[in-house]
Amino acid sequence: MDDGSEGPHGAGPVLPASARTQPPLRRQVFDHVRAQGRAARADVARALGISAASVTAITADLIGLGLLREVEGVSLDGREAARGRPPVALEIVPEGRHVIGVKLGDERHTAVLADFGGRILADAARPARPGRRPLEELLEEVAALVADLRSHAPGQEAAALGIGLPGLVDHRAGRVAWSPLLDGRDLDLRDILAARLGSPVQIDNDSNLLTLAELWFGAGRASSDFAVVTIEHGVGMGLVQGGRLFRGTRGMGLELGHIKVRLDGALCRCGQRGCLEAYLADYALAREAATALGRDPRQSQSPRAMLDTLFSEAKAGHEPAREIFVRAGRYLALGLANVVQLFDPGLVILSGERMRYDFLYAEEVLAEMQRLVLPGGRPPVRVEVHAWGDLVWAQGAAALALMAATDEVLGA
Amino acid sequence: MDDGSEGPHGAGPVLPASARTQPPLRRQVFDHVRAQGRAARADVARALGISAASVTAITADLIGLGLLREVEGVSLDGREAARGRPPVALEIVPEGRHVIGVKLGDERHTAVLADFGGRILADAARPARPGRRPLEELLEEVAALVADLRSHAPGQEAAALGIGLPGLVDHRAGRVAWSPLLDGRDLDLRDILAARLGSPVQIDNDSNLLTLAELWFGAGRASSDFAVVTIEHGVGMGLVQGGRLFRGTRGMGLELGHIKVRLDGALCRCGQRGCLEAYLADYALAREAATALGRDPRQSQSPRAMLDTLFSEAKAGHEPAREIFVRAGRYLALGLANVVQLFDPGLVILSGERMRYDFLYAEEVLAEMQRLVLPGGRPPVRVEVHAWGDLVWAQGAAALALMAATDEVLGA
DNA sequence: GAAGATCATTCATGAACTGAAGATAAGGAG
DNA sequence: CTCCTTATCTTCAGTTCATGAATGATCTTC
Repeated sequence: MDDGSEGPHGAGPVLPASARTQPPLRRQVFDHVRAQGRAARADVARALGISAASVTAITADLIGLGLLREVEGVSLDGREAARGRPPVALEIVPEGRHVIGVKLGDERHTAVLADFGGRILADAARPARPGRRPLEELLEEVAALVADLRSHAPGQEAAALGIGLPGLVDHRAGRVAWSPLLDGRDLDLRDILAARLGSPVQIDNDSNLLTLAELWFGAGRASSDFAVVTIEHGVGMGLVQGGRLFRGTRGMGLELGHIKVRLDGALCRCGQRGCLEAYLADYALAREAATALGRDPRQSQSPRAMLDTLFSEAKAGHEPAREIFVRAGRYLALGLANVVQLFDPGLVILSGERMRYDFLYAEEVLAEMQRLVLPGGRPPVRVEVHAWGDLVWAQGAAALALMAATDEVLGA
Repeated sequence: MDDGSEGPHGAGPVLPASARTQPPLRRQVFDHVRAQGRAARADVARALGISAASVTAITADLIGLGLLREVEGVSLDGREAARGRPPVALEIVPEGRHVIGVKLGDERHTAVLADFGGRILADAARPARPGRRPLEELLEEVAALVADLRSHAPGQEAAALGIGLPGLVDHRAGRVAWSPLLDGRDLDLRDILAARLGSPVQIDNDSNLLTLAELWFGAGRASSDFAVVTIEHGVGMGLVQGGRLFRGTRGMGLELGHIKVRLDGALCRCGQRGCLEAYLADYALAREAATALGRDPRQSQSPRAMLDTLFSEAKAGHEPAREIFVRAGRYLALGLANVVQLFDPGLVILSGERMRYDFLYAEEVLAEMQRLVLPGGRPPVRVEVHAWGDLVWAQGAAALALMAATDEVLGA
């Protein structure tokens, strides 16, 4: 440590340039109106702590640009019978820009077309095959999906595309370090896709997609600090802090599925032992199912079918089957407790498509999680289970694209 | 999830007001000069991306306020033989303000007096007894320590005090939820101390103190993203992201010592089982030492002496003793791997006073940690061991006070 | 219909920052 | 030594951005 014994020493953090700029007020006004859906000028002024005069000027500008518009004869909700001059609601001009969000998955790919206000206009889906494939093949699949979507809503050019996929994705660099869908490593997928599709592209990890979906369309409306945990093929998480998505300091991180919960523990598909995923994910349950159900492992069903069988057996009281879910539940409690211990979010959202195995989300699991957390004089963490549909992920991808498109129009 | 099927729906995060303001330029200039130790106006302009004209105006202002001054006849380093007009170095006027940083500990309390530039002018220490005590007693101890310091450097009024202590501390609220040094719970220690000492006070968790010390005086000079892990009585950590200290979303969090690394594992002093601390901290090693060394547990030495014995035995080749350190090392590797997996820092610093048991920091431990981390196409995380002295914690507390004092003079 | 309330606009003003031009202080070439 | 080049620093007028105060608009209430 510099003890200052000689020469000029310097003290205090060296902030990177990115931490020193704030979005221009025009951008803040626009974002606020979009976040609220509709807002009067006076609301904006109060919410952003700026003068009414500024709001008038800025909104006039945005209206002139065709990005905002006044809404006739609409009463803003959450307001008592007005006493004075009625407010004039403003809203985003939805046709200002359109964006496409794409989620690439193990079983299917989905996509949505959204307007500039974040409303979903159309969606599309294509079955996909699990496993890794050459880059070219995946590009074809994305192009076909986007073409489907464009045929549903003709004449809408997408100002930006957001694309999410499982694996290790560096959003900032636009690179996929590794994905269960892709052959190869360290692919510059963002630029390759942008060249192929002719639109700006943003890519991200699928857990971040789901978290963005919550931030833009779900829990984020009420809370600006929360964690999202998903359990599917793998175990993922995302974190929102102060209304912003937390990305690891090097653009990755939050690999909850691969935190170690036991020395020399169960084998994970990543090749290591003791990962949380190895006790919780689809394949982890499925490989125990054969033993528990006394099946011949050689003539195995698909993992999915196996799990369904296991689940119904457990429901019916089959003890070994039940035990599998109980243990998985305890590990889930442990993983959630670790998340709370480290990030201290006010709210934890359990989300994802596979909410069927509700053993995992039983009262006892959540109770055990609370027991595993130091009390610390704060209210216990809230836990919500969000069993959204398939399209949510693509909506999160659309949010990614919306951010990029808005950056482009109004500056970061 | 809002599917936008009716009415205005709204999309996008609702940012809290705190996320929307940036520090005024005067503050940025001041902070930059302090961070650099010395800097010419032209350097500041380049670094902050503002015009030279602004820097001249702002520095003239700050010089007028007595906060900055020009340094005569000093060549700035990192610059070749000058071609043009030589730059004029600026520096913080150290006498502008003085602050005191205090670290309260199990065995002793330490304190430093620092000038406004962050240079340490004096220090003081007092032995302390471990264990919890009434609030009044701790207040007395702090007051006595501060009095010692003031007597060393008379005539220096402290513009702010930073105080750190172990336990669950909510910096923002200024409240101590629980501390191993204090009877009771949920004490508004910040305000109580401020009233008692007659100066503004900031309080924080001691792990954050150490992290701040690194940020202000150590690793932060070169890196704006890193994690700090300490192993002492407990296991703590701190995180810096983009040059800013990460505090959990509710002001706590980062309780690395109490993440669970094993279901139904070893008993932790927090009363739960399977905490990382229960495999790594002083007391965890000490309680196995008695068994390993074949001592009668009833006539036990102090934990500290016990550990020293254990360590020398292990060094001498005593296998059970060695085994204790080996296992602790493996758990350390696991804990570090989890930190990397979740936060993805570019640099991990192992710090704290107890770096003696170097078994824990052996090559093998760090190698095992790297093995436990998903590769992910990024360079492996760097690990540094910083065996700073006792005063570092108090320096971190001084940094806390410096921030507060600077806020007060120049605005947040 | 007058009073009161709330929202929106206009306009002069002020603060913050900038660009351009010039002043200053060195080294280097002739 | 003089002049040119280079880089730092300063000056100053101008732009941009946001504000406060005054005004107008449009509703409810009495």
